[in-house]
Amino acid sequence: MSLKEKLAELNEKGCTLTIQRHAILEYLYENRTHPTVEEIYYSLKEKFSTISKATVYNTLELLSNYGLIQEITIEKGKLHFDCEVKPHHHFFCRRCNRVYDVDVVGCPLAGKKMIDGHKIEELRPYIIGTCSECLKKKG
Amino acid sequence: MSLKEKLAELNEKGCTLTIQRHAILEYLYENRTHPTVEEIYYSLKEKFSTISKATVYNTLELLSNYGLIQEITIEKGKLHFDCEVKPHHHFFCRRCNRVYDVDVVGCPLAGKKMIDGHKIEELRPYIIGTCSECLKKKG
DNA sequence: TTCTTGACTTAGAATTGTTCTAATGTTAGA
DNA sequence: TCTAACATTAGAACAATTCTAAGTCAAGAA
Repeated sequence: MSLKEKLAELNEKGCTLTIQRHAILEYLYENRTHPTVEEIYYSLKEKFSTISKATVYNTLELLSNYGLIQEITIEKGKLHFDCEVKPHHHFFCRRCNRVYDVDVVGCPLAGKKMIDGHKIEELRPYIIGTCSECLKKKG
Repeated sequence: MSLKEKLAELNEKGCTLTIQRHAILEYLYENRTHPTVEEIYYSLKEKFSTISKATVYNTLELLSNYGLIQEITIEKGKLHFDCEVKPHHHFFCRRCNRVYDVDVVGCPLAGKKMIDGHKIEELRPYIIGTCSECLKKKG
C-alpha cells in the first residue's frame, strides 16, 4: 500500500490530514529503517522546528490504530515503527541495535484468527541475534 | 529443565548462588504468569524486605545471559520474564495486559541458525489480541 | 582469628522513554 | 464570520530502567 493510498484512506475515514501527520507518515516511507520515536522526532524537527513529541506520539498511535503503520516492541523499553504492515518478521541485532526486515515463508499462524480461544489481532514475529554486518566485525 | 537443575548449572559455572538469586529464580518457577519486574520486586520484598530493584534487574539479566530464563518484550515499555526457555509463542492481551503461553507447531524457523546472513540467537514469536477471558466480557 | 580481596547488594539518584496537561492554534461546518 | 470540535505545543509528570557510591558478605591468606 503506497503513501498516497494511505493518505487517501485517512481522508476517506474522516481523519484530519494535518501537515504534521502527513510529514510523519511520509518520513516512515522515506526511512525504511524502522526508526524510533526519537529518530522521527529529531528528524522532523529540522523541517518543522516547533513539532512536539506529543504530536509524534499521538500521530504514531493514530496511524497504528488505523492499521496503516506497525508498532515494533523488539527493543526493550523503546518503540520502533514500520510503514510496512504486510506480515513479515523483524530481526534485531543485539550489537548495533538495528532492526531488519526478514521474510519467512510458511508461518503456521498466517491467516489464523484464533488460537487457544484467544482472538489474534496482530502478529509480531521477532528474531534476536547478531546481524550480518556485525558478524563481519571481529569478536 | 527444573529449578534444581538450573541452580546446579549456575553453581557449576561458578556463579555465586546468593539468597536473592535463588529467590528470584524460584519465584519465576512458582509464578508462571510471566511477571513484570515490578511484580517480582514487590512480591520478594514481602519476604526480603531489603531487596533492591537493582538486584532484581541485575539477577534477571544474569539469569537471562546464562540462558536460564527468557526476557519478554511483548508489552511496550515493560519487561516480563519467563523461566520456561523452550521455544514457544507468547500471546499478549491488549485489554487485561496478561501474557499467555501458546503452543504453535510447525514454525519454519525452528532449529534455524542463520537467516539472511544474520545469526539467530533467540526467537520471540509474539501474538497480540484479546484473550479468551476478555472475549467473554461484553464489548 | 583477623585481614584482604573481590563479588554482591543496597538505597536512592539519574537517566530515558512515554504520557499527561493546560494553553493555544487550526479547521470545517453552520 | 462564528463556533465548536479537534490538533498541536511546551513542558511537567510519570514510569521503567540504569547508574553510583557506600556498605555487606564470603572465602582464602596470613
